[in-house]
Amino acid sequence: MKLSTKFTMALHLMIAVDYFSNQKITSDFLAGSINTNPVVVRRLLSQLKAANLVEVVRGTGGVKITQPLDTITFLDIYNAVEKPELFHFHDHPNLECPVGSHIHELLDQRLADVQKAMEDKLQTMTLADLTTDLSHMV
Amino acid sequence: MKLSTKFTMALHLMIAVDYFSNQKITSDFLAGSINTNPVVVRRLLSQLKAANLVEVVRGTGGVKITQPLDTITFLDIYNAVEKPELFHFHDHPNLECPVGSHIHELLDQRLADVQKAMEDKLQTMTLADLTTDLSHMV
DNA sequence: TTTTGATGTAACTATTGATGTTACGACATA
DNA sequence: TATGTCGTAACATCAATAGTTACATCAAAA
Repeated sequence: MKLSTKFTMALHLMIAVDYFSNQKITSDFLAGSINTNPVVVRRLLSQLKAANLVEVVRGTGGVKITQPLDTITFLDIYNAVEKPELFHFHDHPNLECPVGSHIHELLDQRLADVQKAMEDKLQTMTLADLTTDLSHMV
Repeated sequence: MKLSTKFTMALHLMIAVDYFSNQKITSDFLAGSINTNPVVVRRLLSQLKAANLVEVVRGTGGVKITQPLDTITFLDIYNAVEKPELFHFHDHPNLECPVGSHIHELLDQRLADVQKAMEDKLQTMTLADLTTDLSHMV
């Protein structure tokens, strides 16, 4: 099973908000760039707002990024829109079985370490890296 | 969105196959340890078999691991049962938009690097690590 | 040869989460 | 007050997982 598209959509959103920061940015406008429904955008913005990454102006519309781009990492975006646990344990191992009764003890820390490796890598990448690259492309 | 439980179930399977290797191991027996349906086990074994990690004896039953435990990594198990791509890109970014038209160029390599970091970590862990730990627990 | 017990797999159901959509109240400004 | 926007509920749709039943196939023992 793959992760959801929320992470890449959220990254797309943030880049677009920065790129078009000289104009007023509405959820309709952003939906046009991602090619999705404005409500999907609003839900993502709502999560990014809860993570203190953006401010959304109610009523008149408009989105602003609240922190310097080089301090916003991929991990910040990821955590804002995805579940905290990457791996999904099967629910009811048989505790009567010597393997089933120790399976969590065997795996939990290792799975956490793998997730940590992914998170560490996500943390090395910032939105500033993207906007720098983009400025050389357009 | 979390990954599926197939990965942890597959790890559970492999450990159990090793732990009970002195007896004949059926999908019914393994299903009892994981607490799931035998068909779920057979489907997982089928994928592990396709990855050359186990042999399953048809007709009379029985499962054997085909390689030394210290050469079978978490990554081998992961690749046997999960999709090759971890991240899931949103389908149709607007190519008329300067952000939409460059979003893949901006993200593809970076997402691949993150996945690589996860895979590298998965590759440092082997089934032998688990059986060694388990032998100290029971 | 027949019986037994197992695998392989198709087909179906149920559940979950993501994604898309409509609708509408709340809000800020002109 | 009118307009355009956000926030969010409600619902529809879709895809994948996970579970289940059923049955053909197979290998070995009786």
